[in-house]
Amino acid sequence: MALSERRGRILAFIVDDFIDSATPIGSQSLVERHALGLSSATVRNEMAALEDEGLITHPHTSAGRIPSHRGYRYYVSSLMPERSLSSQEQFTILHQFHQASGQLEEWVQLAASVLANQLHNVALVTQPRLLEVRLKHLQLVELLDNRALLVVVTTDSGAHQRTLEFPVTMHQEALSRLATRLNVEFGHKTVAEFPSRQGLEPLGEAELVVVSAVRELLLREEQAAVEAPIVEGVREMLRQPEFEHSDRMLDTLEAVDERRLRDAIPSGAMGEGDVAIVIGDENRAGPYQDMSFVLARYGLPGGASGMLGVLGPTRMAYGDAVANVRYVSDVLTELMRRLHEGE
Amino acid sequence: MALSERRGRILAFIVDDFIDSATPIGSQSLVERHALGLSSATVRNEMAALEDEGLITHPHTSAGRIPSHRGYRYYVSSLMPERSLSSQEQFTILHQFHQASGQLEEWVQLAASVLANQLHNVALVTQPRLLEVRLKHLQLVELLDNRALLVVVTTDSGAHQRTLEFPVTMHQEALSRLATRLNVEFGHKTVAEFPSRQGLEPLGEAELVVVSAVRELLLREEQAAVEAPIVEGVREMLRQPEFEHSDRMLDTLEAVDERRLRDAIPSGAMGEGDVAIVIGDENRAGPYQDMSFVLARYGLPGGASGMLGVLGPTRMAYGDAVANVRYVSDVLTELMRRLHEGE
DNA sequence: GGTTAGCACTCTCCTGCCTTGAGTGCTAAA
DNA sequence: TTTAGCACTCAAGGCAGGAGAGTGCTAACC
Repeated sequence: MALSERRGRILAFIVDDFIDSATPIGSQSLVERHALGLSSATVRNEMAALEDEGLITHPHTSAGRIPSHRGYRYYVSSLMPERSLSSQEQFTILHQFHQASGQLEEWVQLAASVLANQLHNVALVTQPRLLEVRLKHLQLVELLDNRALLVVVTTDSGAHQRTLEFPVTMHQEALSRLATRLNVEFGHKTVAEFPSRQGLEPLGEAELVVVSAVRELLLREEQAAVEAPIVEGVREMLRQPEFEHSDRMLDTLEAVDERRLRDAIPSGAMGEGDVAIVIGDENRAGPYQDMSFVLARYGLPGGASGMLGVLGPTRMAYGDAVANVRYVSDVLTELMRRLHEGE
Repeated sequence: MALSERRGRILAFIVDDFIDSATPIGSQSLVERHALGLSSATVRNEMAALEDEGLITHPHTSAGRIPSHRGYRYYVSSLMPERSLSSQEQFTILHQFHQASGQLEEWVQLAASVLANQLHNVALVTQPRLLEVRLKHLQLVELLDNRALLVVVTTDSGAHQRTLEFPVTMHQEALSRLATRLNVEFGHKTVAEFPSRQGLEPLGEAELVVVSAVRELLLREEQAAVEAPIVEGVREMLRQPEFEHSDRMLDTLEAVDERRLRDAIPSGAMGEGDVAIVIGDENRAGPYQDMSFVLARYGLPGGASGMLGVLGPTRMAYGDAVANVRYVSDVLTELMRRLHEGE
């Protein structure tokens, strides 16, 4: 289904106007605001046709038109002007990253704040992850009696800790020796390469305690590939008129809970390289039926990578969203590349 | 100012009824609901007196009475029946802790969930902290070129990490030797005991990089004594009628932001051992003028300790709140004691 | 003198009614 | 094919009236 040029232009105006006014758009106001060279009656005819195609609807008989989900989809796919950030905008964003320290976690957090501020919607960013996590180093520190702190450093440069309990008391010296031994044996292995249960049998009890804890930590780390995202800007979004009613607000608040989002982010939709847009009922999960995601991957091909984007009502400035998400994703990727290649 | 027994009883009924109905209480409905042995007219007289004392107010001439902040304060200090949890309630809570793993962080998170669920208000819990943090162990792991990962283990059993950059490339062997040396020299010291700038001069450049990073991490850890609390149950609270209007809801959402709460929690009010209650305008900070805190410390005397409690509208079931906060705090303290003494 | 019945009064909330204004769909003429 | 004109629809806002809950005051009661 392709629209005539004129009909498309009218749809685009409706979408644009609705995005910034949040009120249904009438034929009259449309011709007043844009020099269309047409009368309102003609526009009305075109609107009726657009409605037949299922691209716009009425809230009620005597109201203006609002885009349907399919209307947004058509707009986004065929009508929306390509927009990239002005150099002024780019500079403002870059500046913030240069102000920050060189820690990766901070950049990621910052990316979320930047997106939320720019787009007045909820920003979502996951920490970068490797698909395959290797043990880099483990260490044991004596605590009290028969307990010790296990610190595991993984190839995605994260340190993870856990308290262990041994059957007998182990002093620091014994712990260090044990750690050294295990580092030699298991260093640089992925979980998949860990020996199976039988392979572990020759080990002593203390070793077993440590190895199974390490295994668990690595496993959790790998599975956390789709980690609960950082969520920023909820209040920004809720200020928008679609959330004016307090029950809608409460439902939405539930929908933007980190733990719920982790499973709901439509990562399947994300093709390589470009920005994915998921609109309204294209979302499978219920609470997001009236919201849209604009998402991109960032990070190094083959290396650590994560996801970032925005979530907002279907009435979202898609053009701005795409431009900002793309730019911030590029910035993050570039920063990681430099970090990886050592400047 | 002390009230006559009868007047006090009437105030208590008003507070109780208002807490569970959230609507102004009239003289009529009061005598109907409680066998007072008085007519509504008499109650009206007493109400007028209570209003003169500033303990209750009118929203408007022809409405029932609601407690003022001072009224709540009087109720809490002089009228509220002492209540502790039934063994059924205690069991339900204990059970959840026994289900959880033995990790301290998890207990703390669990305490927040339990409080939020029990009280339908926002639960606040800070991680336990030592006032004095000592370096337990440090470790250096090679990353790329001249960068390494520093892992610092502190006496509050936390591992902290940070990426370092050295002026020259250091391989794992050199890093390990450096770590061993610094462990000997700085192990078991607090930040305060670190040598001053002059004392560090004899050290090489690489040492300096590490030591100053360690110093910073320890310092941050100590200052984080009043850490941003875990916040749970925001949605539970917002369901209550006082937040029905969306702008009140938005303001409140801002008020329960972790970063804002960190500075706003009235830790001064917390005496040793018991539960502190801060009501309405007793809060200094603006956004909490219509809310109350019920807070307690938990943890070991002289050892690590934290804070936990609830935040809700001034119309809060104070009796339940106090009982639950006290109980959960005792449970956490006991768990930590066992952890510390090794079961 | 405290307690109570009675009564006038107040104020919110709900309901129904009307008006206004923005917008539509259809028809017939340009 | 476009446009002017017109009848029609519907949400939203304003207004009046009644119901209901509650108050404060006064005068009688025990």
